[in-house]
Amino acid sequence: MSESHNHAALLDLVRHELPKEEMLCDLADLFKLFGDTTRMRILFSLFESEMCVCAIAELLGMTQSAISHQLKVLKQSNLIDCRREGKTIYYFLADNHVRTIIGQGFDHLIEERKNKNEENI
Amino acid sequence: MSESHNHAALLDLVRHELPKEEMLCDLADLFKLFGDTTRMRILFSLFESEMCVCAIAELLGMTQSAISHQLKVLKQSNLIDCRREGKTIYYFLADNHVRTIIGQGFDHLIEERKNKNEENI
DNA sequence: GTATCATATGAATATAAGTTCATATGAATG
DNA sequence: CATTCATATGAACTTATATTCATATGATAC
Repeated sequence: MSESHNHAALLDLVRHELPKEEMLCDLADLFKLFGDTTRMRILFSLFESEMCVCAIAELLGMTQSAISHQLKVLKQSNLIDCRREGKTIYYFLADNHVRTIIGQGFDHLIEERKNKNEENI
Repeated sequence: MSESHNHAALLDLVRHELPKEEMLCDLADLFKLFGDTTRMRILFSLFESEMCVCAIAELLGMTQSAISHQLKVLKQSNLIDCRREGKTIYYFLADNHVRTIIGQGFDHLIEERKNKNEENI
C-alpha cells in the first residue's frame, strides 16, 4: 500500500459521499430480509392475499414454527403486519414499497438474462 | 392444521402465482449481495468513482484480503466489473441498475423514518 | 375449568457466510 | 531473472442465521 498517498484526494472525496454508518446498516438489514428464499416466498404469497400462518406453512411445505419465526422477523421490520380473527392470525403486507423493491430486483434479473442470451447468439 | 382443507382454494390460487423456485433463489441471492455492510459500502464507493482494491481497503479501513474476497463475490454476480492498468486493478459498477435497487431501499427507509416521526408527534 | 386449535417462542442444532492469515499469482522494474 | 508491488486465493476460524423440537400462550367451544 505504498501508493496510498496517491489516492488521498479521491478517498477524501468518496468518504464524504458515503452514507452514515447507521444508514448503511439499516439498508443492509433491509436487503438482508429479501435475501432468504423462505422470506421471499412468504412475501410473494402475501402479494396475492393476506394469509394465516398455517396456510403459508402448508403452501410452502414448511413447519408452522419455521414460518412463525420468519413472520416475526418480517413483522419486526415493518414489512408485514397482522390482524387477529378468533384463533387465527392473518398476515399481510404493510405497504406496497416491498413490491416495488422486489420488482426492481426482478427487473434486474430479467435484464441480466436477456443480456446473457444475446451473448450466446 | 385441521382447517387445512378450508384454504385449499386460496392455496391453489397463490401457488400458481408464486415464481419458479429458480427465480426465487436468484432473487434472494441478488438481494443477499446488498445485505452486507461491507459490500454495501463498496458499492456506495463505486457510485462515486472506479477504484482500485487498495484504495477501497483504505477507504473502508479493512484489509486488502477482505475487500478482495467481497469484490470477487460482487464480480461473480455481475454487479461490478474491473479493468487492469499495469499492476493495479480498477473496479467499477457494471451497470446502473444497482443504483436503482439500492435507491429504492433508501427511499423505503426514508419513508419509514418519516412515518415513525409522525407517530411520535 | 378442560380440551382443542392456531400461533408464538426459547433453546439446541446445523449451516452459511465474512474475516483473517499465510501464501500464490502476475505485472513492472532495475 | 530477482525483487517489488497490487491483487487473488485457500483454509481455518468465527459469527450469524435458519430450522427443528419441545413447550408456552391465547382464544374458542363444550
